[in-house]
Amino acid sequence: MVTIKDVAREAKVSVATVSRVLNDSGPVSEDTRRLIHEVAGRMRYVPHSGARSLITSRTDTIGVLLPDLYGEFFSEVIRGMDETAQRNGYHLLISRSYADKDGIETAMRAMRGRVDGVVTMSPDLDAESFLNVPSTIPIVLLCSVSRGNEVDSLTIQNCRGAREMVSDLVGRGHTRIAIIKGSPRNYDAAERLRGYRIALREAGIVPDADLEREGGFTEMGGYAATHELLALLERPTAIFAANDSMAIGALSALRESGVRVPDEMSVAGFDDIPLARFMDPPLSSVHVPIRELGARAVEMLLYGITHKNDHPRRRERVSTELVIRSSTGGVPAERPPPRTLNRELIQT
Amino acid sequence: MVTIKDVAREAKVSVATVSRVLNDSGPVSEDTRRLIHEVAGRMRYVPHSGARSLITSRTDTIGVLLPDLYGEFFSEVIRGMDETAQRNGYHLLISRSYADKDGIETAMRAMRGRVDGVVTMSPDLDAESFLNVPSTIPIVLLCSVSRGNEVDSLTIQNCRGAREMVSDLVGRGHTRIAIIKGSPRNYDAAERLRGYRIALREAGIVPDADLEREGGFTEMGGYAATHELLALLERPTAIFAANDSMAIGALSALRESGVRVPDEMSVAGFDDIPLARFMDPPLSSVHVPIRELGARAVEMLLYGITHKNDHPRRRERVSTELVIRSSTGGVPAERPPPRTLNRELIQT
DNA sequence: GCCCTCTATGTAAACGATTACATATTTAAG
DNA sequence: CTTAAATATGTAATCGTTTACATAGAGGGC
Repeated sequence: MVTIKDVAREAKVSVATVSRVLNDSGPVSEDTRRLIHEVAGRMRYVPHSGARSLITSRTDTIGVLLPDLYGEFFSEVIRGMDETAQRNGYHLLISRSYADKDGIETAMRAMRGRVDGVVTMSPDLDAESFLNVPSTIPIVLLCSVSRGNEVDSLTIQNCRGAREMVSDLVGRGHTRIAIIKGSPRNYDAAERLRGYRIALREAGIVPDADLEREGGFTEMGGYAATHELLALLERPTAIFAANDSMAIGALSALRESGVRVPDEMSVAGFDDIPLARFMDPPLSSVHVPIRELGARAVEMLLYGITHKNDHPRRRERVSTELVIRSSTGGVPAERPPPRTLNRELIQT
Repeated sequence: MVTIKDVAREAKVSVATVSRVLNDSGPVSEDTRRLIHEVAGRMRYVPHSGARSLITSRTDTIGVLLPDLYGEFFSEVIRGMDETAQRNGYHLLISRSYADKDGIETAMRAMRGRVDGVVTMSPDLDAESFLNVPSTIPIVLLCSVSRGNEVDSLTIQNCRGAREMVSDLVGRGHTRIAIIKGSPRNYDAAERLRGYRIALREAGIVPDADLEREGGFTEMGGYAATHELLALLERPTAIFAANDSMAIGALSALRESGVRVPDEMSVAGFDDIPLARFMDPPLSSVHVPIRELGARAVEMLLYGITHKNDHPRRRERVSTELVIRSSTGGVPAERPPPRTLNRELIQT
């Protein structure tokens, strides 16, 4: 491998001069500058990043810690991060970790010394105690609970978004609105559930535990939860899924059971992944600017890095937007006769 | 930051001994070993990876170069890579790049010195000349054309998979089978198209240029292409989309036009992303083990790394599997009357 | 007691960059 | 013409590891 010494020898200058040219630091005559650029290019010289980071104690790399994250959300968030990172001359070191405290701690250790800062996405509520602790290295918490003022954090307007969607359903006349929740230990899931409940309360509707089902943020989970809801004596007239994957699973289950959407059942999701508009029917959802979420997280981290982690901590929230397509509609005109029938049958 | 010297001082030994303990190299008495582990742990010592890589000339990092890749394919492939990398003590440095020659070259340069090897996914056919060149650093080409024997490569059994799917459609009686292609400059797309044509030829069906539409691998592209196909005088009875995203777009377009699937039109995709089974109707597709694809690519790369890139090059191919769900069926019983009608109308 | 072989440990030289400081050269000011 | 300031370049210390080599003590066989 060709080193800075080789370049210096070839150009008949000292290594210091080469370094100055390549980093634009200190004064160098125009002639030598050109010469060195030419030689370095010809020899395909690339500085050894390890050596550089040893002396400068910077790595030009930012770490990204992600939980087991599926589907489009994952790719979009990374895309946003990579764009911003690259634009600022940074690389992305990505690592999946278990969502729990230990997993994050291990992954964090493995990254120490390799990165200038870390964006951590650990929606697991149990990790809170560990996360909200001051760190020597800049950290941005993404979509994670953060109560203290020790760490920068960026979250989605989960609660407000959910509340708006559910209120919209209420506005269409629905009163029996079910939710397919995510894991109770998941931050986003918890916030979306909170928004759902607030909206109901605002409308004077008493929450019904039967209408709150868990779907684990997967299509399969949404599918199963929907079948449970359909088996209820008093079916809901609308289903709010805490993310689009579960909403898609719900649509699939409803179709299977011959329940028409939105005529007999409204369905809404959360995230507004690109696919949402291509569902049958096109899915109403709460739009989240996923890519910007990633981009902004990196921006915040870079700010922390350039200020040597000695800056007032920020807590930001990206806003969501209601997107009504055709999967949500009014409440079914007449109460479906089978319901009473069922009840009688069972009570017999 | 605490260095190896600090640990040595604290444990009252030399840095060499500390290094030996931490790397399990050379003989150390059991007592000192325990002592040093205890001290290092207590002081939260983490070796400086830059310094280490300077002397060992290894980085324990592998680079991943990806084109603008959307959706679930992206996340799954990365997941597979990360799993295998972590299991072998490696990190993942991920970078998106433009698919063209220049983009890859730039990204490759930026990674040099930071990684021990690179997995490059550059399906762009134009990049071939650049890619199939011997490199000092181990490289695995993923889903990219590779003609020479200079580089390891791993691809999907595109042609065979496509051929099987189209043959299956033929077996169901279809003769007018359309394809929604990807970009003509994309390797996977080209191979799938080839498989489609081979299957037709095998069945004695003459290819019809009207039935080959381009969809750019996106939902929107599939949607648009399908509308074009529906506008044809002689509609196809089946559509084979070169990936699932386009198939989903196709389903959406068909629904919009009131064409029932599979009664009036069969639709098949490629990739078998997790979502496919939740479509309406559940999508027949060619299953690709995406995660394994990523895992295997990393395995091949690690082999190259441990053998100092001095090993016989391999060209591997992961096999696909036909998954028939309910979006593909027999050919419509009677020729739909409107078709003749249309023709007469226009010929008038 | 002598010599050889092990085992345990320490010393110091790399690795490839950056940069403070020193030095040489040029330019400008008086 | 002298001298100060500015410019261009070189020298060498430094960053935190690993590791070849040196050293020292402990056993063992004779």
